[in-house]
Amino acid sequence: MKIVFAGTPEFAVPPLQAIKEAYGEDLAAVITQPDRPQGRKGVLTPPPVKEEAERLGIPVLQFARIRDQVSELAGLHADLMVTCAYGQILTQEVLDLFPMGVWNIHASLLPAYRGAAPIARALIDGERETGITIMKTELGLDTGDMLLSARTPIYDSDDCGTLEERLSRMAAERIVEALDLIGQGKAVLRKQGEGFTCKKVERTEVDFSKSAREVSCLIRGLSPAPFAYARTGGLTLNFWFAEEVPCEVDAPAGTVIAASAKEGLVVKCGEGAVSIVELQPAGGRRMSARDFLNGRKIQKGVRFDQPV
RNA sequence: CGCGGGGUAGAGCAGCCAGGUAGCUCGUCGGGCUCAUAACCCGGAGGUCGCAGGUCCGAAUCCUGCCCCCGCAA
Repeated sequence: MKIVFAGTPEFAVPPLQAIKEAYGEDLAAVITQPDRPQGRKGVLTPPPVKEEAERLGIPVLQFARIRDQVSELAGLHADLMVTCAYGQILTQEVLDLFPMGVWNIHASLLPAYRGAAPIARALIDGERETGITIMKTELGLDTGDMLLSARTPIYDSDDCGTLEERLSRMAAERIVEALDLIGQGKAVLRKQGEGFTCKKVERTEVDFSKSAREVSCLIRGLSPAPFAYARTGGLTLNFWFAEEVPCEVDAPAGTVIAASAKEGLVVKCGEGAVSIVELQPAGGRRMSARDFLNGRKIQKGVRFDQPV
């Protein structure tokens, strides 16, 4: 069974490794997005999947538009393709190239959270559980029939980074299982029910008039990028992690109601309050609230701006 | 030449504009108080102020060059 893997970000690396380990030389090629300029200096940077594929000695193909490369793909004579956060939409022509099908790993319990940022969205929405689904790729966005899935609780200690890592490891285990089933002709598919699609996430200014739960979920869902942030005076803070805390103080939402080593950095919300655990001031490094408070950049009583 | 912040004790910061014996909070070490403590009190250690030049009687502070870190935007 000759396999092609298409993926791009860090999330796709463990699945790639797992397939390589289980199928060895059968993994014939890796397709990934072109190198892109990254960071302040615009340095051309290869995607994580490319780096790992090269390390594993697998040929790498980078297409600006995969749909324009049908003949080259046909030349691979592969039986099956696995996609995992590849980043480009496939066409029917591409799908038809693989006799044993194209299979996608999606980081949600389909049919919920189809689309762009399922992990961050589940977190932001305050979901208590999520997972990964392996499904047959068809033209609709993440609508194909499902082969198998795996679920995990979302903990209050999770942020998008930790959750993504966990889901990625689950995906790595399950994709091998899925490929075995497919190879043995034992794949049994289930149709998806009514679901919904989520949009990609953006950097968001925290609206502290929402509940503490909503605020902490937003912060965790957008960490470690693109971040929820807040401003006061000339200060802009990116929040890495926050947790809900009990609150008996009455103050306008957005007010810093505690700023000490003992109590931490606590901000009043519309309902309840959140304790900022880790943050990063603009221009500075990521640090604990305790370190931040030692520098006395903020005092009890100041109030964060309201988003417009 | 996209915009901007910054490199001062183990950590987070002030001091720099108006040069003159380096300060704050935390941590750390020692002692005390306490039934006890992450609480409190007393005391100590710890810094060639990113690097290299320059100006000056004297530079963390002014000038020049270089290195590194970071936020936004792409």
